[in-house]
Amino acid sequence: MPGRRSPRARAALKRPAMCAAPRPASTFAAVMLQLSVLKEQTARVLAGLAKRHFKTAEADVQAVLDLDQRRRALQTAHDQAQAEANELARQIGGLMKSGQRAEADALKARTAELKATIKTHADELAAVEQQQNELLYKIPNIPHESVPAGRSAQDNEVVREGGTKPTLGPDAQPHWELIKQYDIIDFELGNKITGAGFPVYKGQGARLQRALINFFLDQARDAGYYEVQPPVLVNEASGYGTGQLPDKEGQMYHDAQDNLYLIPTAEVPITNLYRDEIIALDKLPIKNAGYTPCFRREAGSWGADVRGLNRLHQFDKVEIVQITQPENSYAALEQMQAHVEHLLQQLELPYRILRLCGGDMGFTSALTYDFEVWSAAQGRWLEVSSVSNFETFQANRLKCRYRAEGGKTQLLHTLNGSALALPRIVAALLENNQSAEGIRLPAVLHSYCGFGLITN
RNA sequence: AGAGAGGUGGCAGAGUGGUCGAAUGCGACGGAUUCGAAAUCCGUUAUACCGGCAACGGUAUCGGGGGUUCGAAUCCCCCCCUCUCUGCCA
Repeated sequence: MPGRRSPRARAALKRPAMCAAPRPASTFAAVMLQLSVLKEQTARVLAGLAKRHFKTAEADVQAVLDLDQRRRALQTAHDQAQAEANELARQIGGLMKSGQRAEADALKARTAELKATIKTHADELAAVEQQQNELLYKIPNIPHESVPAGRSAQDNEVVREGGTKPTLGPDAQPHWELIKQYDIIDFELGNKITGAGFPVYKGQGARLQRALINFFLDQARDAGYYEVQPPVLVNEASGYGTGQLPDKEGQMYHDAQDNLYLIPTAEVPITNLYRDEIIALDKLPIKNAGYTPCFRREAGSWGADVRGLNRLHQFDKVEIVQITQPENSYAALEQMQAHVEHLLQQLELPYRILRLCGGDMGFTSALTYDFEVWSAAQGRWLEVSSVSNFETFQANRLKCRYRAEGGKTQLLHTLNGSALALPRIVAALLENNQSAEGIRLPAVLHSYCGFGLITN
């Protein structure tokens, strides 16, 4: 669920602190490829941005194109001056060797001039590139043609519904009551040792967590995903790589002392595994899965709807990531969608799959499927997974490439999805399966848990 | 955390101011040889940007940033990382 919907939150584009780990110069290179799309498919880009209701699209795109022209002119001038300076240096070297001091000094006058020109050009170039980058960082990914043209969550397209909603008795409880009744998840304790949004899982609750993680990881492995266990703290470069920085700086917990960020999703470390790599064709597609805790500050998003497990600062999630050649990425997306759907079916949860509309999609995504499960006692759908194809949007920043036929390097497509995020799954399992005897767990979990019924 | 050593192309490893994008070896790729293979021999083998239809040319990159110099992989400063020893520790 990276780059989730936050059309407003991204407004303020912050420069990173220049001290510790300045944004690598390589991002400039990455930006060029994005430019090629802007230049060659301007109409498609504008149409896509319109679908997203990106208001300043025309002006921004035009500004980028204008800056690009200036940039290229400057680059050419700069390179030429540099070439001349290099040539002079060679000549001076030759003269010095043969003892022709006076002649050498005469040439030095010209090099001084060139140096000034080069400096001017370099400064201007850096300024233009920065302006260009700031604009490009503001421009979201271009939606896939199948993305519906809506404005808000109401306009998302329901792709499919599955499972059957249970009929609960009159004394049915929401999960925040059930967890107290069975004493399996304790918010008060978490509150004491950390704060709100950091619950403590206890007894059967803790075992259920571990069971779900194992179940999800095993399912991923069976589907051909290679398991990795990445760090949960990442550096600044990784934050830029997957697009959490600079837009969502405030959403991540930040350790200022070491300038590291607690991951909001395993997408960040896992996808960054392939940053700055040229991946051999026979290694593709890359399919990785990993379990990590995830940390989100969720600043400003607390309200009546976020009771209990609906929104936490720390939660567990198994993430699946694929990196594919461009022509295969939408097939991979469908495959991932099917994988997540199969998980929900095995958990016997009523679910629906949404194709997010242009206005509701995350910044970095080209096409996103959201998965929601029915939380019977709350009477609402809860998002438990978000499966997205980012096309080259992340690969561009990551410099994640492969060598195409003919030897040219090309950007790969990156995809990821939750498979699955635990808390809301747990909420639905508790609410939907409550009974007088206790909470009946789906059969597939029994062996993982070591029990099939949560009781007092 | 303290002391020392070091970061060079896919890997190993030279290079301490002047055609060095970088010797050499390995690996990989193409070719020759072979019935085929091994061995051997010849050649190719980084990335990005700019210009060009292309061939090709130019520029930059030797951990990152800044400085000295006509000229820096080589000298100076700052930062990051790795290794060894000592300390601490799950």
